Amino acid sequence: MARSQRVEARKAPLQSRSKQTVASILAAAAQVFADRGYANTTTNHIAERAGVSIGSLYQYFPSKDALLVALAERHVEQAFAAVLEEVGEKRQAPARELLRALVDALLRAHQREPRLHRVIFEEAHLLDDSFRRRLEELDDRALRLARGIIEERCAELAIDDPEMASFVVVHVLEGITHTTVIHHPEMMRRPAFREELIRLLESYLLGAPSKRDESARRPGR
Amino acid sequence: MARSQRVEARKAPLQSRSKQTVASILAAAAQVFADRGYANTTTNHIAERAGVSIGSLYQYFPSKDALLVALAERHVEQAFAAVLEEVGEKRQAPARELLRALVDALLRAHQREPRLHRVIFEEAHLLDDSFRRRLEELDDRALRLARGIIEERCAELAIDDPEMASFVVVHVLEGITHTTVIHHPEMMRRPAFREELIRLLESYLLGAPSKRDESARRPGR
DNA sequence: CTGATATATGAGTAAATGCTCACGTTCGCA
DNA sequence: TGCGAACGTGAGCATTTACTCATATATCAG
Repeated sequence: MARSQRVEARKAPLQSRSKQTVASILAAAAQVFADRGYANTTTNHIAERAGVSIGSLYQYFPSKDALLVALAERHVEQAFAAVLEEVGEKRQAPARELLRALVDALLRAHQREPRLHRVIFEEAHLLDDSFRRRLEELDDRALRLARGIIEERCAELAIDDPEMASFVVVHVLEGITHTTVIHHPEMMRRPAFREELIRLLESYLLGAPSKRDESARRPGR
Repeated sequence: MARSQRVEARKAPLQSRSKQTVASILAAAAQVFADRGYANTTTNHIAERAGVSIGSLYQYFPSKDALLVALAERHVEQAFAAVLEEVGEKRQAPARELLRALVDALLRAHQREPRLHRVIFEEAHLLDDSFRRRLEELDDRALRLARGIIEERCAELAIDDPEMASFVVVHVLEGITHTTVIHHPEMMRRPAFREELIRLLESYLLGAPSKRDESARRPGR
């Protein structure tokens, strides 16, 4: 009925022994969740795989939810940071290059732990509010970042509503990436897929199609 | 641990009395699932809302899953049929018109029962295999339909890989529609959103941007 | 009217599993 | 060497809830 409320760690590991325990538990949780899905995973199972007792597990993670939240937080934080860094580096680069870096970083981030990623987002709706709010916050930051970039470059873009355009760009990328990771993981590895996403956004944002080998015809701006 | 296996109706309603009972149960289930989410809904709750006893519910639906599957089947069947019909009607129309009809139909289909839609797709991964296979089958049909249309018109399109293009079109639409229904439902009602999706696909497929009022400048190809 | 069948009831049960807690062990430190 | 705190243990409890079944009532055919 009610979702479990406790999500913060109950106790912080101080000695190196317990740090190792916590690390084992997290690693085991990542494996078991990815292997069996959230519903089919029991906390006893995770403890067993980690080689610790169920009691130790509950000393550091007050609930089953907390385990997935901890993994999820780490996962999305890493992914977002990776994308931010790539985009930051190319912030001043030509639009095509920036776009390419963005798509690249996104696809790479989603390829790191695809099975865990799947579980996290399949169960995201039943994780605690604070995590859901964190996701929304990241979404907002992504939207503002996209909007900022689009506004900076509105002269060279075929866009007249930056708010709408950033919504479309962010959620098209997010949406197709999730769907593809979860339902067509083999597609993630195909370079042609990456190229096609870039082409999609290029033609939308720049207004000019970049049919193969035409990219030299009208370089930059 | 194990997912419940029984999903087919246990008994078919014969008399009109029981048909009414089944209808009440389905209506109540749709309401309660939409209101409280899957996990927070109990079968007793549904029976109560339907005004029937829990025993009656289990006479026609062998499990809680079966209820959501029944609703989900009806929902996706209706939505897919609606889109198919619209697209079928415009199959010979100009590409722009066809595209517009497609996006329109999709958005309309997703606006019918957005809260139920959300629950269905949040829980889809834990519904029984036969339903998941049904979803995959619909996905396949959508892909083949898109590919067929793209191949028919490849002369007027800026596409050289119809398989990849149909993948991108289908899953971009699916992805952003789901994300938007679930996380930004207010956006679904904004006409500008629909227009922007059409613009996105137009520039991708037709290669020519249709900035406002420029559509007459460079008609066709 | 009368048996047969379909339908309705809801208190109770069974099973699953997240989690506790009383007790044992190891570590840091003086 | 000893003490207190951190850490580890796992049998079993408490709770939740999907689901059953013995019993009662309604419908219908003949």
